[in-house]
Amino acid sequence: MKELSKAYESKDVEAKWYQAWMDANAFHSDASKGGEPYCVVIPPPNVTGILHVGHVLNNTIQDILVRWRRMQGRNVVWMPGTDHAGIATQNKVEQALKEEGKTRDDLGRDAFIERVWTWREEYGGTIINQLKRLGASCDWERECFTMDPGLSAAVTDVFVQLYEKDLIYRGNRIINWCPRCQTALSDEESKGEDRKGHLWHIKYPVSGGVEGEFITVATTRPETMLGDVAVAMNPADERYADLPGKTITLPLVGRELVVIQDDYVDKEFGTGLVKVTPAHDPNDFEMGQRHNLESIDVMNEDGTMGERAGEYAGMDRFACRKKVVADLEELGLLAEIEGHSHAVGQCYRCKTIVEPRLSLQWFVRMEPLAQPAIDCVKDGRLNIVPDRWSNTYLEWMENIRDWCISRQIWWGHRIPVYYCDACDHQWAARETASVCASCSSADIRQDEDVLDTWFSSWLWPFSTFGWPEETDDLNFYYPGGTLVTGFDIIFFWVARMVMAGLEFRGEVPFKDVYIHGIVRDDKGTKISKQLGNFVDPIEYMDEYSADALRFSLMMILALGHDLKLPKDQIEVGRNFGTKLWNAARFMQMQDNSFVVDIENPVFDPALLSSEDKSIIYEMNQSIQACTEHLERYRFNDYAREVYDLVWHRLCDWYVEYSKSVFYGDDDSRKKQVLTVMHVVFANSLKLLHPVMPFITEELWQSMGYGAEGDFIMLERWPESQEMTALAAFGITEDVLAYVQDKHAVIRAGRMLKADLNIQAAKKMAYIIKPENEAHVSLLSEDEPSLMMLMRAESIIVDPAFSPEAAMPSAVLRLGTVYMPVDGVIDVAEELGRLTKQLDKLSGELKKFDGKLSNPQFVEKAPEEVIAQQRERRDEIASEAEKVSELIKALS
RNA sequence: GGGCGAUUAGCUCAAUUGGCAGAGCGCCAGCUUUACACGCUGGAUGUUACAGGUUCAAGUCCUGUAUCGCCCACCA
Repeated sequence: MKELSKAYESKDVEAKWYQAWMDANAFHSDASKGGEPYCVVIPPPNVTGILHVGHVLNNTIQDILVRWRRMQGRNVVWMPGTDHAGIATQNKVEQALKEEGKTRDDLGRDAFIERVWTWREEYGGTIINQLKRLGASCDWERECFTMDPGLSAAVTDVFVQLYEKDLIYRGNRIINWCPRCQTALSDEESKGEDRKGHLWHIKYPVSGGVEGEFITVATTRPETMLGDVAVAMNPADERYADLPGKTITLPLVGRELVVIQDDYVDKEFGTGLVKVTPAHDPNDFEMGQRHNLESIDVMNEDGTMGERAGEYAGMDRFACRKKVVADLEELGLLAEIEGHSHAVGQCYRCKTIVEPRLSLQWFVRMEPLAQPAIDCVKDGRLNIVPDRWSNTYLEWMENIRDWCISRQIWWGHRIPVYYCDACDHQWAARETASVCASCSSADIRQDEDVLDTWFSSWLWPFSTFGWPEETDDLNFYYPGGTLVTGFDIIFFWVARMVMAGLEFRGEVPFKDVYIHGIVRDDKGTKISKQLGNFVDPIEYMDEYSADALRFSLMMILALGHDLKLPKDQIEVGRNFGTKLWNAARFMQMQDNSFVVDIENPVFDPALLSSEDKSIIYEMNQSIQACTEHLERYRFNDYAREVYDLVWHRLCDWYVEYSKSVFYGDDDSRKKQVLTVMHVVFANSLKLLHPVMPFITEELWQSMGYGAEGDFIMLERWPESQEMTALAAFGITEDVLAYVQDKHAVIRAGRMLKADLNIQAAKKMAYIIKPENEAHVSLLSEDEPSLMMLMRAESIIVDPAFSPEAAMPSAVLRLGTVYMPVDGVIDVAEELGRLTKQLDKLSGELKKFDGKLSNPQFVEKAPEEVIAQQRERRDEIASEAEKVSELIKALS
């Protein structure tokens, strides 16, 4: 046994054990060892990222699952890695360049990409090191990066496969365009945010009609009118029956607009007329397709107005909006300005307002991929926890839209499509092409765009194991066990991984998806750097320890809910660590050379006291409960269970009880109690290891529970035993009931002192009148521990004691414990207290009597409920009777 | 507009199948008890958001209302 210092120094200890685990290769997984696989793939953090509390939550959960399953003997792999995060990373590097006064164009494509790689070498390891600080037991030998050659090959392979199946196509569509990042975004990457805006009603002159005739259209984006090509009406709208055939003049531009009739137009909304701008609105684009209209793009890639905007060319889009409105007003063509609140798309990377814009992009046809992904949730092959997220998932799948996968940036997987300028051939290829696949001309060029970052992430569960090669790892570990993630990336990532898994592996990528909430600050606001409420978890780990942070988070992690993390919550974990530490020190102080074989402890039924039996039983119950809670992803219940076992059952009761043995002189009992305590403590450490890996390892080693060089992290998870097995040690329902009773007696004794304002330390005489005859001799035998725990001067166990006769020199608590207090008590005060107690009891009794005399209750309630209620009623009645007799005796 | 979640002690949250409403923090009183004051012992605190309903029995199930939060959506 290694003697423990007085205080626990978490920082050194945590670093020491992490290094020791790494040195021993303890996180490494090996498919060839067989067994039952359990695979978790990390949601790869952005390579640019730094650790925030959300990562801590996410990775603590994964680490708990992984460590627990590993202890259960599963062949566990936790696959780590980072994501190249196309737009985010490119933005970061461009930012750095900007400080040097350069742009990416100054460098050119190749040099820029080179620069990003250099940047990644320098800063890319930050978050990985932070995860290690947290204790994540990933198999770091396998660490992947989405731009690794292997993973890139998987991306290309998937692209080519889908291309050849015609599930990938290139087309002109309205997409979300970020003018700042200057790239297309997928629908998911444009986050709608309600903004207070305006609805401008604009008068368009009708030519060929009466002089001064106008129609009115409404728009939230007046600048797009510069690209109008038509006005649309509902064919059934009689108000405008004579409009078709007439031409309309577009103000400011002078272009003639045709009138089209389309069912899309809602007669009831606005004026019933819609301006049609096919190049800048998805619905208008659809109408444009149906009616063969030209699309006039009036904007540039950077959000300024383009040359087709005529005199407005070069203006910023929002400046142009103001100018257009002002110009219209001057012409008297502004009919009305209405306040209007509507969702405006924002770039999820930089919050810039995105511009719906006609653009030539690559898309994945999603519908064929979605159906199997719907089926697997409906038939239970994929289990989403908590289940309500299934609805969100299915809703999205069932209304799926094609995925825009091309990005106009440089950092990422370049689209493996080639164009031949000689023969116009277009093809996709796995290998970099140098000549045309059709005419062998060397006059070819590769598509300039790169793929959406998520196009590599959706392959993560199998690309990381070497796919498209059929590796042993892949065959053994796929499909994974649990995917742990926040709800914010269900669409981005989870849904798409399921689709890819089913499409390319024919199997779901994981069996369970555990969706956790997000961490908010103490005001309930989502934590983010932009909001300035970012707290650095590393600071928390430095101040309180990684274990404390992990444990505290789990204590408040209700299934699938958001959680708030105030600073004093973390103290709960820190305090718990200290409690553990001191419990260990207590044992060492009794005997610092005592070694127990934890797996095969010597329990002699003849030597075990009822307290010993009770704590063994409670440990056993906790083992079962913890296992069940983890199986059901009830992390807060799991954490609370160990907390209660260690703090309240082991420390508050058993350790306090043990002092009556240790301070005595029965050596065989001392040995037995110390054995029990070590066994309970060691098993508690095991139960706790998944959530508090460091301190449990330190204590496990210091206490000498394992053989030299053995880690608790590789120990076997404890298994609970049936009651019948426990009976071999004399652990029976009767014993457990007795200990409950005994503890009630002790509490009653303490309450007596507190109520009578007697100092807790003052030793008093007690009389115990057991209700249960069988407990008379047991209580007598337990006198030493009762004396200690009640701080008694003397204890008399007397089933025949008559409190009524002894009054007014004795008082009672809970009907069983009496204290002779000759001349000490204030009779009036005691009477008042007893009367109050009686009132409360009679009130309760009335409630129970009412219930029990209700014929419908007696008729319809299940028997065990009635019996239970009746028992409870009788308890209250007998207590009330005793109290009332005492009142009589006192008065 | 559609959907989801929340509303329980001063605060943060539990409560399995409907069956005695709990914990931590905070608060109050006491304690240098030979593991721990990051501790020990005891205590106070509830119209379970509101209004109905179902039931012998509702925090829990149903209907509606309010407030807050989130997600989705092409009403210009």
